[in-house]
Amino acid sequence: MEKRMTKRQIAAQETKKKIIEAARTVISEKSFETVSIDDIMAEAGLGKGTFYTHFGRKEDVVYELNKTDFYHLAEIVNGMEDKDIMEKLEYYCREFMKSIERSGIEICRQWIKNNLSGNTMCGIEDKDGNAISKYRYDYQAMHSVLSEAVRRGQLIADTPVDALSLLFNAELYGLMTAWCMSDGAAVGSENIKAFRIYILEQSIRPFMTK
Amino acid sequence: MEKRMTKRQIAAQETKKKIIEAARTVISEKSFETVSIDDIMAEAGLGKGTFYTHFGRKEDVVYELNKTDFYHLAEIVNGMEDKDIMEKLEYYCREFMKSIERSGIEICRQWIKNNLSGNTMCGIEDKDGNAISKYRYDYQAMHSVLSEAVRRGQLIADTPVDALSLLFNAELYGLMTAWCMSDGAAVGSENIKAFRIYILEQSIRPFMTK
Amino acid sequence: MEKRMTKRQIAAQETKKKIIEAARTVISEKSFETVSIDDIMAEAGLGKGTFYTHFGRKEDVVYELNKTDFYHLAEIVNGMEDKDIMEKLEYYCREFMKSIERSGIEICRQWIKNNLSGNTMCGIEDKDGNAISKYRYDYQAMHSVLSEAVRRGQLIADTPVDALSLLFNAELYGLMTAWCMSDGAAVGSENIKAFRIYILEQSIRPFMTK
Amino acid sequence: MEKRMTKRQIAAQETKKKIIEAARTVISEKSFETVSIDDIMAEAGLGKGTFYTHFGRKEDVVYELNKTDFYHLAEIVNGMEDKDIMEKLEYYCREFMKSIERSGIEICRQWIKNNLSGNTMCGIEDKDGNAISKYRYDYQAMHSVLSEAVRRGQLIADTPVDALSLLFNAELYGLMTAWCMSDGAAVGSENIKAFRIYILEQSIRPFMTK
DNA sequence: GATGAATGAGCGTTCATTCAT
DNA sequence: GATGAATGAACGCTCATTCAT
Repeated sequence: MEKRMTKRQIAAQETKKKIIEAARTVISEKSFETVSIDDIMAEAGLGKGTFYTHFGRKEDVVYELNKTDFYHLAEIVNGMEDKDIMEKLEYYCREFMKSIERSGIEICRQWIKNNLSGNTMCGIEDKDGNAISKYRYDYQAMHSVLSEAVRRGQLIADTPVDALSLLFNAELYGLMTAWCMSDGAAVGSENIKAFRIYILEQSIRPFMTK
Repeated sequence: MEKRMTKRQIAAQETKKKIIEAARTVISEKSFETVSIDDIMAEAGLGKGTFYTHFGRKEDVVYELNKTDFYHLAEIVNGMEDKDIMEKLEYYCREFMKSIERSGIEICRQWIKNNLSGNTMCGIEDKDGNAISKYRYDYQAMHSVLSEAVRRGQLIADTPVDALSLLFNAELYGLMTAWCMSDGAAVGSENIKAFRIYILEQSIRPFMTK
Repeated sequence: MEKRMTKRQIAAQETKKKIIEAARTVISEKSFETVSIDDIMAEAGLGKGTFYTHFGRKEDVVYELNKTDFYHLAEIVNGMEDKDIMEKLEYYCREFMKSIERSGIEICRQWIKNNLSGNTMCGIEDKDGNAISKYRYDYQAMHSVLSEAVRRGQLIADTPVDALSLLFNAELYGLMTAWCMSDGAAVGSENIKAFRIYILEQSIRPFMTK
Repeated sequence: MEKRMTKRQIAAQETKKKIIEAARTVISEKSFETVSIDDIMAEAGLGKGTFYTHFGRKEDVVYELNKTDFYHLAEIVNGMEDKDIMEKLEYYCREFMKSIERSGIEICRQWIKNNLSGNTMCGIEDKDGNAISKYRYDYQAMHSVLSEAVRRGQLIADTPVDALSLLFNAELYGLMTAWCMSDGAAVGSENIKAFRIYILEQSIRPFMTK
């Protein structure tokens, strides 16, 4: 259907994309509330009025904002046939922290600020087609890793998957927050090693089948 | 030093308190960005201009907001002669979460936002008289609880106090963040029980002297 | 001259008419100031830009707006060979009010608002080919009824036609305005009877030839 | 009560007046819709924001605009002990038109537009304390003049006061409307003379006691 | 110290108008 | 001739901040 687009429609779609990317940039640097349409459109190099050619209200751009690809870490981890649960969990946690650190401490701060309110949707839908928040997404990702391990017999059936998912995910969020609050001193990915040794291994061992 | 205050100064202090409490109320109901000085002062029953007698800028009231609620949890915990380390830790964590929840989810969000930058000082000084951030303060508080346990022989000398302090504190920060991001669904204080059973006990046991 | 139009020109003329009718519709519902080009062209089912193919500026459409057929009440009345002047006047006034009431109170309000400014032309030209306002048109209509009566000898030559035309027409305008302002309570057409008995007859009698 | 105003309150009241007068000026020159807050406040020599210190919305200034000019004409007329009914009526009508013309044609247009809907109250209450529309007020004023004349024996008891009040008042409204629609050509107050001679005298004479 | 009127920069939004297609 | 995306000036309105009282 995109094939039948006229040149003008393609150009318009391009313009819309430009606005979305500009919005992503400036909202990362500041925040939705403190960013103005002027800021977005100046970044996009377009006239202020053009925003309203593509969006009805300021808020509407946010919905589009996160419609981009998430790093499907959970899928990757669950696809690791030959690894045991400890390795999987450590890999997941390490990559989670790395991907955060890659984006830089300032973007991370913005990300936390923007997601602190639960009604900020991440652009991904759950199995029932409902929009979910990034927190919910991350919780479900961790949950799927543990559930998968139960399903594969790596963890016993009685493993408190809900509680552990929440706790492990919270630890990641906490390390991320600590990283920001310590101005980078408490490097998240470096603490993953300690997390594995002192927490992950101790907490998981009671539920391992072998 | 407060003894030598004139009546006028006392009245002014009273006014300032009134403003802080009004700010807490309205910011709890809305959010810092969407609340106006008008809103705060109307709630306080005071004139708009009075705000600027006590605060330089709108943001400054937030600083005071958090200052009020400080709780010398570590001191209380360290003063518990008859408790073992597990009880102390659980008590510390539970009270930490409770005090956060008491202030309300919106204040908590504000608090996180304001402290995400490491140069936000919490108004408390360390032993050397230097201003420290809340994150630093909380880390040191957790650290002092564990150190004290080592000193008293409740934990072995080789206990990785630094790493555990960071990890445990991060868990608390993560639960706090999860609380905000889930719009209150992931109640922090309720998860403290799971934290104790699945994480604290498993992580601490290897270092307990008996 | 319209005979030599190409198909394209005919289609364009059709488009222009469509715009004018759409403008009439939406301006009746709202008002010129509050109606946008978007509103007009959406009603017309045409693209926004097309407006400027046919009109230089927004205001230009108003000129065309009323270039449609008026109810030539005056001509009808003047064609009544067998009626006396009182009957003619009452007929004119009654039909005038009826035609207004037929369009509904809201349209009437819009009509007044739109014509309150004297530069709103009604689309009709006077004998010298000048565009005239609806007020001017109505005044001239009333004037022609009275003049005709003078010409036919129904009224004396010294009848103050100008003054009476203005006064009688003003009464009609006043009843119309009163109808709107009283939310329909002061029904115009019902008051025409009183107008005839208490005003028309008394005012005209001194000038009747018999 | 105005005596107990502080200097600041007086200054504020002065500012409000300045805004109202500036609004009157610029609205007279343009029209309410085409005049901006900027225009008004530039004319007033005040900051734009100050408008909102005194008025909630742009429209609110119009309410004050009309409020200022009210004229208890009926009371004055009814207090004229020594005048006959014709003189009273003419005086009433003439002053009515004059007071309208004093405010300017654009204000008059605004006034008509604003009162075209019957639920616009004029800020005056009737004898029972109910808010009434300007149309109702004017009708009652005319009614009281005629009733008073009946009461004093200047008019016979059978005088159709209701009908005449409505008709005379409508004539005034019609002259007012004609004034606006003719861009000031049909000067209301000048037509009052004709109104007296050709309409008032003829209509009233049958009901005069002598 | 308390006040609230005054302020102007800035907001989100509208819309007449232009112009490449 | 018809189109609709792009534009920017202008709008009504908000609000943190100032300051004379």
